[in-house]
Amino acid sequence: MTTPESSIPSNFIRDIVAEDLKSGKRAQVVTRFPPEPNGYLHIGHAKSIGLNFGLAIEHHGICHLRFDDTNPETEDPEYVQAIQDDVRWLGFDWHGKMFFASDYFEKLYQFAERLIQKGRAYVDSSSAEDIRKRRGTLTEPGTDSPHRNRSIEENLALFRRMKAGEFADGTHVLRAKIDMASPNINLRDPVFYRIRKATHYRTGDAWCIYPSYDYAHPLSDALEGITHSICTLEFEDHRPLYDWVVEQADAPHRPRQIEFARLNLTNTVMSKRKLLELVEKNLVSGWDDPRLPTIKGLRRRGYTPEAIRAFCEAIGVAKRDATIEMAMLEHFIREDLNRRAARVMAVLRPLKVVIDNYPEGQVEELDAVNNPEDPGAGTRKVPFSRTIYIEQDDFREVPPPKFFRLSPGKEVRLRYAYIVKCESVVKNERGEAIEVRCTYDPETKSGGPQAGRKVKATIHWVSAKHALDADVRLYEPLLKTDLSKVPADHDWTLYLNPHSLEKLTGCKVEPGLLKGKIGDRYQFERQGYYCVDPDTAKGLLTFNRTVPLRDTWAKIEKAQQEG
RNA sequence: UGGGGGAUCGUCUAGUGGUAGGACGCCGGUCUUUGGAGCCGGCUACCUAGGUUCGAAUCCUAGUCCCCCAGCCA
Repeated sequence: MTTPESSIPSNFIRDIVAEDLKSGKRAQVVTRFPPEPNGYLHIGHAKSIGLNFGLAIEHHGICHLRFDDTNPETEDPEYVQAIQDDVRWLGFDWHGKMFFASDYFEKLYQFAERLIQKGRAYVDSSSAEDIRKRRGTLTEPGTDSPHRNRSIEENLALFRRMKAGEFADGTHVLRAKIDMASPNINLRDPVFYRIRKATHYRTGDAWCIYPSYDYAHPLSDALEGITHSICTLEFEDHRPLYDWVVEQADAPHRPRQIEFARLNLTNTVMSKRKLLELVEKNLVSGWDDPRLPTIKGLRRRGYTPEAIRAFCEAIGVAKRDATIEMAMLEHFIREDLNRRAARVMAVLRPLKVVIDNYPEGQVEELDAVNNPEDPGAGTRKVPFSRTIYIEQDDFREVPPPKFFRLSPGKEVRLRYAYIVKCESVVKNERGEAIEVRCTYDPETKSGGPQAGRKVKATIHWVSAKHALDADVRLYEPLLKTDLSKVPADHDWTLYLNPHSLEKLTGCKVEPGLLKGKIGDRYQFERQGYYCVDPDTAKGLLTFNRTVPLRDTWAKIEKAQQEG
């Protein structure tokens, strides 16, 4: 599946980049994907990764992977590793250009001294509380700090002592000297350095002062020669500050910041805070819980990188806030898996069927097509015998209108096998069907003389004595509502869908699945796409439902119920 | 309220003065040994009100609504 570059829809950022190249403003394209290693990547990041790496690929440039690790208190090497894995799994290559903001700490420090020397930064010894009070409000200007006019010498001395570890956390900060009355709050002398006597996962205890995002990010970009620094909308009013930092620090290079709208999906959560909350409160099984929109979750769920990339291209890039329907994501995984997933028969909720006129003890090996979309995938043998399992849903003692499957006196085709007719139903004391008695027509075997006889439905089945037991996990949306409609003071976890995970046991699958390896993806015919879960290693074949097949009957049934 | 952004089918997204297009979704048909896939057809969209113009989603004016910003987080 190679999508020609030209078929990817254009967007305003691609246009800007192309124009910068055409006008000669830029000689090449250097972008970057700058995650903070304090959480796992999710599909929203995939959109950004696709954009940044895609731009680089399109123009034969390069996209750096840079860890924005300027906050020692939240970052962890576990995340650094996971992020690299995910970016690679998505199919992107940073060609050795992996960087860390923490590697720039010394240079960043030198730039800060320069700022002080130029009179553009000062040490403020106010408390965090006082700084907040003097910042003003959205409608009122802030007021100058009493330390704002310290001499350059005093600032430099103080800053050096901050660095030397002479002061306690929170006692001093380095601030830009811009304009406390600016209508843009980000320009009211933003904090560039704070004291944090914390051990950084990479620099250890070498530093006790750490740069803030607003200071470190533009300079990291400049240091790396980034041409287009792409970020999300909430940084739009940081752009004047970004430009200020690059200019005042006399940085060797001027990147251009461009903002786009982040991805939102219906019925799920995308914020790091909420994802972390789900994991920490054990509301999900971990970062790779298949219900999560994390890359690791989607991967375990059975999503392919190709489908995720195709989705990210299809949704486009713009500046308006947007929430994409989950159905869109599901479309792309179905489209991909339809082409590549091998078909197998699996009965999730088994109902025993005995074919009375089929010889006891006889077993036939029937030919089954592995993938009708891919003739090269070949065929396989599937065992058939007198006792089989079919899906409970495929039998109704009292069939509703338009129900074409098995019911007393009616015929259906067993896929790749025979046409069978329901003769009687065996029920338990509660009146539930526990077994169905059928007869078969030997002439109707696939490939046989009456194979062409038309019946209204074909259902899947597995031979009882050959079937393998399996667990199957079905997933539904994580959330019942869209959180945008939930008041901020409500506990959002109350809106979690209690049925987001359904575990089925005692499922019966065809014997060929014994060779299924963890991660293998299949289409369970007539049902959906499933993949082998890592828990299979514990001894029992376990599947995750990636996405169900589109189901016309379910719609008919729903419509009938709604009258 | 100050500042920064944004409003086009149900949901995304094109279009930048000349027939409002595409994708998802939905509805119908066709085909089918997957009620899958495919194929064919259809679906009350330019935030509002004025204005400029032969002609406006695009330009102008005035509104309305939505999002972001008052961390020593990113």
